[in-house]
Amino acid sequence: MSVHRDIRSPTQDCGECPIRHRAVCARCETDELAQLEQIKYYRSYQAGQTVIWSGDKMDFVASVVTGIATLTQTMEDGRRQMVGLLLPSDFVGRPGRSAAAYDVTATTDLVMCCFRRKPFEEMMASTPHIAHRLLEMTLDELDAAREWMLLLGRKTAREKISSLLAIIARRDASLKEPRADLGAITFDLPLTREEMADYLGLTLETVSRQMSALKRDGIITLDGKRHVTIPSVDALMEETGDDSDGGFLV
Amino acid sequence: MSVHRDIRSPTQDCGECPIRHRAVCARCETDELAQLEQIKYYRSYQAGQTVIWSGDKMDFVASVVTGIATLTQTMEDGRRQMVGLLLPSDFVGRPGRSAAAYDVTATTDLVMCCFRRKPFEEMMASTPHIAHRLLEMTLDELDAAREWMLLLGRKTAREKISSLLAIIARRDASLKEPRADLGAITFDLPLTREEMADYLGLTLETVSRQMSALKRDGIITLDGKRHVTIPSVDALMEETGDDSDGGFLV
DNA sequence: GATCTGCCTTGATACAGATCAACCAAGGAA
DNA sequence: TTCCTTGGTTGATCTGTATCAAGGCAGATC
Repeated sequence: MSVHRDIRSPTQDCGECPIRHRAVCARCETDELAQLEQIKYYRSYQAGQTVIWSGDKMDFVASVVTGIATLTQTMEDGRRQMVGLLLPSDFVGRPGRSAAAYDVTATTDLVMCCFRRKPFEEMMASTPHIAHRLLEMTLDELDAAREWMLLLGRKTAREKISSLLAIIARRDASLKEPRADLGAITFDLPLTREEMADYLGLTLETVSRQMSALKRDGIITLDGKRHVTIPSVDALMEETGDDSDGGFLV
Repeated sequence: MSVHRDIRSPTQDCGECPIRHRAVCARCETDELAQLEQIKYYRSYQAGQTVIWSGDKMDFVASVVTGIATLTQTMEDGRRQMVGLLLPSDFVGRPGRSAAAYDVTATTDLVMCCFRRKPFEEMMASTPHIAHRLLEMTLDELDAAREWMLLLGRKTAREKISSLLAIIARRDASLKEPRADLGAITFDLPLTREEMADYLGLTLETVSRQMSALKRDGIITLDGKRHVTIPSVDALMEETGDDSDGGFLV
């Protein structure tokens, strides 16, 4: 139990768990919640499978254990906007609300754990550090959403693509050992061109064109369609339009 | 104290306080927090005055008592995107974080109350219903941010303007007595054309043109530049691109 | 091996909204 | 009164991205 105590400490690794992500080790947290006997069941989804349909009851709380899910809003005429990425340790659900406004879909193979609703609410009251952590996570997501609003409202297509690549690269890099040498970074895109387009408020053609342009300009290298190498992180960051001093590894 | 107990009940009026907004009466909440001796001081700002500069320390928690503040992100070359509206009872601040990524500016004359940081955190732990309410508010803001992401990414200029007018009208209507007859609604725009543009990811010229177009088409009536009348809420909702069955008064 | 299907690329063209620029109206100061 | 400022409107033109359309490639299926 002791390794789980410091659940809020940033990028902490318990030393036993292979998953390490963002502010907390997801498995540790899940384990702790399981020990508190709050987890009702685990459930697996295949890539592409729908977790929640828009309009479904949302009377539950669940958390991503492994894999990636996306959160999408759709307009009547079919225009779609992705509004969130759910990564390991992220929560979905809104007990007390009757309906969801968006679809949740598995992008990769996905494992989620579902909580017992009533005990969860009691736990919220009785276990302050969990309640506090939920608030912190929600505030983080709000900050991320606000950064996306800037991207969606004011950035050019090239800046949007660069920003997305930078974000994925950063997340990917944070999973590996932090290295002094950030010369080159390589990763696989977890999204199709269409999903990227939905994320960025573009069409898939524009995404494809801008990826080609970045390749032509030497900002990225493509091996196949999904495998991306960034020879110079600095050069990529130049393209994002963001303040340059932001620092790549947070 | 008893009137403040049910602090989470939706759109509850304490019967003594002239301000009624969203899920809770802001003054009541502020009063309760004051009784808990958590409020450090109140402070007034004039319209246009900056509350927090981007990059300032954010080591505090504050809440809007009266007036409206905006939350804005700015890029190096001056492109600006509004990412939030702070209304009475909304909170800002993120104790534990060193710097803010955005400007907070008073749009109208503004009164805020600042909390004692340390006791606030203790209160978070010791007063579950306040912690829970903070989480609910943050989740509401996240939902609102996600709706804006759809607007910014996928809506046309006309749909953006209509959506903004609908949102302001809805908020304004919720401040008055709920009425069966929603035939016509009248209100004053709290934003300049430029602020509207920053909110919607447009230029002020496009905002002006689309306002003129909506006027020409009889969707709205303008008296001066700011005073708006909506003869038919249904007709306006048709223009927003949103699902029509959403219901105007939530 | 042939065909199919999902995902991606590239080209030609259209158009919504940005940009540049002139002007207007109201309010305040001199 | 006149000048000046602030916020808003409208017109002409430009341009970035959408749209429409035609392939291409790799893995799956027969």
